[in-house]
Amino acid sequence: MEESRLKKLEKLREKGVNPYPYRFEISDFIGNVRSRFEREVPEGLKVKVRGKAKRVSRTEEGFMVRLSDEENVEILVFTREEGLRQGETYTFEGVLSRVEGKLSVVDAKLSEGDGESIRKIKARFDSDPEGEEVSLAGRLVSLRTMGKAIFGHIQDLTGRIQIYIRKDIVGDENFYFFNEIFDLGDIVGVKGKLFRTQTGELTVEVHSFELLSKCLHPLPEKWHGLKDVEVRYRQRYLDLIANPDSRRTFLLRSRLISELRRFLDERGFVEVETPVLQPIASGANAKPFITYHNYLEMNLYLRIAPELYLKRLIVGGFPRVYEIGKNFRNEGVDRTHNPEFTMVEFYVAYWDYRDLMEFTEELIVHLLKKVIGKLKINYGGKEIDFTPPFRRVKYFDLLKEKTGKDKEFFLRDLEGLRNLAKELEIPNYEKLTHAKLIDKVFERVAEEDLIQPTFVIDFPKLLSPLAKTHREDPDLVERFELIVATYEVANAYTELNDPMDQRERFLQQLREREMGDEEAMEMDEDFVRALEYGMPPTAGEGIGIDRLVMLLTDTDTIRDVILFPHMRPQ
RNA sequence: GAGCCGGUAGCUCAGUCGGUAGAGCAACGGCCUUUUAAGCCGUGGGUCCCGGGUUCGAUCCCCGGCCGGCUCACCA
Repeated sequence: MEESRLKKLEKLREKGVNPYPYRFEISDFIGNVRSRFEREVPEGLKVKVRGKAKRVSRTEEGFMVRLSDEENVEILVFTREEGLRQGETYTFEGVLSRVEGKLSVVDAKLSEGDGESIRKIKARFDSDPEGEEVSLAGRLVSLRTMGKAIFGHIQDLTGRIQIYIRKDIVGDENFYFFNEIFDLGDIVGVKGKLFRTQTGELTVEVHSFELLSKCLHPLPEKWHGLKDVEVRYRQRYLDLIANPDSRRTFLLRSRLISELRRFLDERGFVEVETPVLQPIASGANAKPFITYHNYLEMNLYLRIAPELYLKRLIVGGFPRVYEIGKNFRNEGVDRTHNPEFTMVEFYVAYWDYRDLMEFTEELIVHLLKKVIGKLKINYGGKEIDFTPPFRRVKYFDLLKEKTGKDKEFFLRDLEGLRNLAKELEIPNYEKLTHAKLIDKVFERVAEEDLIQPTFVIDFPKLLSPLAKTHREDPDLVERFELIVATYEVANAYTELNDPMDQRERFLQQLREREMGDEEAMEMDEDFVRALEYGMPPTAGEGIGIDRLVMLLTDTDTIRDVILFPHMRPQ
């Protein structure tokens, strides 16, 4: 903790001021207030402005110029033009846009001639608050004291707004108190009326203020934010305070999950909760976390998937169910894997996997429209187009295209397959089971260049112990995976509802396990019994939420979309 | 688990071919009533990740450890 801040805390207590008061009445969130006076700028609106560069500063990818015209109205200009000098007069052409709420010209290029009046441009999108009274609270994130006046910004999740404190308005004593006590990072409540400064920024002229919580540590640097990835993950609150991108990502994640719920709810799905602690970890191929129940004196497993429970509910007469929740897999951690991750699984009675493909397209289109408002996204420098229908390609067609070998080869010629794996330099190729070999070869040759949304359909039965045998080919199952940017985003199938077949598949999994596949599934007798009571024809799907959020936020690290990713203790 | 890279002020970073360290922001003191990466003058601030070794001397070189990142392995 910082000594000077602790001293301020002492001073407050001496004055009888509680640095941690109980409540403060806000009239609205900051972003809502701003949006009432700041209209959305249509995308791609070109403007031309001319004025004097009051300041030129370097940004991560170019320069930011504060441009002031003859009427002394300012606008921010973001440009890549080199060699700009303070005090010179320039004309810029660029796209009008809001940066941190402020009207700005982005992608600006030097130009000739007169521009439009900056005041008029601003008047089209920024309206006069007409002295509206507000009561706002937030974290103090900037502070500029100017003798008898103070400017600063307070910030909440929805945005930031400038505050203006004048000695002749709040009185000598209060003004002195503010100067003496407040630090960057404190939570502050202010009451006052809205106006616009000369440069046009919406600002609260403060009539009264209150300390709502003292911050005892200095905040990360205002310009560079918090970069240290370790601190960003360990102290996510600091990341959220300092980095607007991070706030945006997690807000988007929340909105995506809300919209997902809404989409499913509106279509008659019932949201349910099934056990996280399970006596048998099944429903996927993965190593589970093991825990111990003292009272029952038995091991329990953290679920690797909710699948078998959700299908029991289909048997129980719930025709459409879904669950959004964490799965846990006791495996490596890397850019695309976290030991706990979020999935939605949903099941629909009377549908097959073809119905689900269309449904998945609808669902994804819905989410994209609601969350980012468009169907084309940029991911890792590539444009990805989610306009349906998505490409559909059969598993073995894709393999044949890439390797020249057909289904018969992959399913019947184990030795040939092993040689192929060797040629592809697949690690441990000599130890892998037949099923694993197919899977690995597929991943190596096929998944790598699936960038645009693609349904890979009709998987080999060996790889899919819970999927229904394909109606046209007993070697296959009716299953698809949706691959986007090489990530497996969704996995779905027509559910296996024949109890005899299911039992046989579990037995096959046990044989795989004996052959050294630690991730092969366990037998779940009660699940088979449930099927014996009759499960209607059903289709089911799982979608990885984390990876979907990664795609929509153009991040390549799963830890950037999980609020508190797993870290070793310090 | 393996290889490579990193850990320096609260934050972002620089630096020392081995002689115990700097900048900007933040902090502290002063000036400034429309500033906005405010500005101007001045001041303080460090277990250079931890432990050991080599050395007259280690933040720097060597060894070990901790934490993190990337790649690979594992993991649909």
